Amino acid sequence: MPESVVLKPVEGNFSLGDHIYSELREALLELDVYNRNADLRLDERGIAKQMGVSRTPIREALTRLAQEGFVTIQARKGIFINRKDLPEILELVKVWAALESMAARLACEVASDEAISELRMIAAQFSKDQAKANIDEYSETNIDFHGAIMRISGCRKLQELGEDVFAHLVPIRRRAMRDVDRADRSVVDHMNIIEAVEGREADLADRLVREHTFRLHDYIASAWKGFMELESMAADAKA
Amino acid sequence: MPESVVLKPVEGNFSLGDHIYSELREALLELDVYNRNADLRLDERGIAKQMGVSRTPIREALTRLAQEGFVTIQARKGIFINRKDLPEILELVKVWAALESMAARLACEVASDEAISELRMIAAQFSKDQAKANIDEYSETNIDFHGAIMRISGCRKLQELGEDVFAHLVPIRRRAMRDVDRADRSVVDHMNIIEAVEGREADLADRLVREHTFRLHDYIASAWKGFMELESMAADAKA
DNA sequence: CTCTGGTGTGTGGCATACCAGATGCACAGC
DNA sequence: GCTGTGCATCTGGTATGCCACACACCAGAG
Repeated sequence: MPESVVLKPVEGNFSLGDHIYSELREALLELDVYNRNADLRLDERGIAKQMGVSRTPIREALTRLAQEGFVTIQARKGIFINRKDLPEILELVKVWAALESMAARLACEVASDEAISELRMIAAQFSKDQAKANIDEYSETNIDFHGAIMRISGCRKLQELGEDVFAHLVPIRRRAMRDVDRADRSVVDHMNIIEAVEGREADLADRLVREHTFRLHDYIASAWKGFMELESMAADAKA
Repeated sequence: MPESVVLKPVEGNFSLGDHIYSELREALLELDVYNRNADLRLDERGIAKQMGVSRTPIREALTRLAQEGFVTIQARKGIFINRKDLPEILELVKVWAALESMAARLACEVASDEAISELRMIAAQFSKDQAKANIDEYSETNIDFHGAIMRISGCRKLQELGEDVFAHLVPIRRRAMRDVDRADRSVVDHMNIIEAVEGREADLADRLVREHTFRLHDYIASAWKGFMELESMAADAKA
């Protein structure tokens, strides 16, 4: 074989099931589940026809989504998108706090100086005022920051589980981040966390991350009703 | 309808898929994956014939098991039981530590006095010496203890995730628990944890649980090679 | 003997047909 | 008008058959 011709190996997973899974998953996250007008029902046959495939791969994807808790499959009744209530969401935030605070702790022990400086670069993109002004952009940076902590912890399972939990919080987060007043507090928190990690102060980093996440927890708890009312109004406006 | 006749509603999930899922899952946990003689391959058609059903529900169950990380499905190649390596197992233990230490923290805040006294009852079943003598029974009690902490944290997600993580550690735990020298340390740890929870000292309980779990972590790390050699010898003896 | 291409068999992926429980509605009986 | 019975229909669950790819094996060319 001539060495000049180098072909990249074909990507492994081309199965329809996999593709439909990620497609549906993304669609579900995009969908505003908490909009009371949203259609919470999924139709296997409908999706199959719409995507031009048979029910089989659709069912495979839905089975996986059901196991992840995004939908509930009821035999001979229907498939319904799960709309999480406040207590459940608060639990997810607690789990997230558990995972990320452990990640911060581990990061203090194992992260390289380069990795930590990367953290600082991410957080340095926004000052308090800039974060307020560009709340949407800051939101992205915020995600990156938390993702970075998970990553530099060096613990893949922690990272994966964190992402899974986070996925369920995406629709909530979309709302919580609108509150500009929380942005500056967030910037300060992040800076403190970075310094703790830089100083390899595991206990401190653990605590700061936990408290930071619990601030989100308490905020959601207090603002929840507002979220719902907002949605109702939006729904009414549409109708 | 006469009120005297009260019939309990029929249990919801009778699908073959669900049944096969739990059946297979249990079988996988029972199976000693780290026995190098163990057959790591699963055959859809074989299982189907063996259980007297078609491939469809088998495939559904396997899909779920694959998502949980118990097996890997490779298109047109086969379905293989995942044999986790040391780093992966240590990561799982870290995740477990994260979840359970958070559970202990929450327990300090929300657990009723009755719930906590239940904790003490579980732990009181064995003294140091008794634990050593009846290592297998103590192992069960040990599981109960950790399960109880998760439960009285009042956070279902934490509990569910913890159980999932724990499931992957079952085969490992079977080995780690054989070490009687660890039993008395475990008994002491548990007592300290209980006292911290009773005293509602969240930070302390958090730390004690974390350190307790990390002792398991370090023990596995150091004893891993021994585990494997033990298995090899057992395998040789069989052959 | 070595290498190459063909071929048979095994395996998971997918499409399809059918099943039975769930549901909603119309209509008969009161 | 109200009730409840029966039927048409919808929905997820299961069985089956075929397909394409992976792989081991074999035969023939060199």
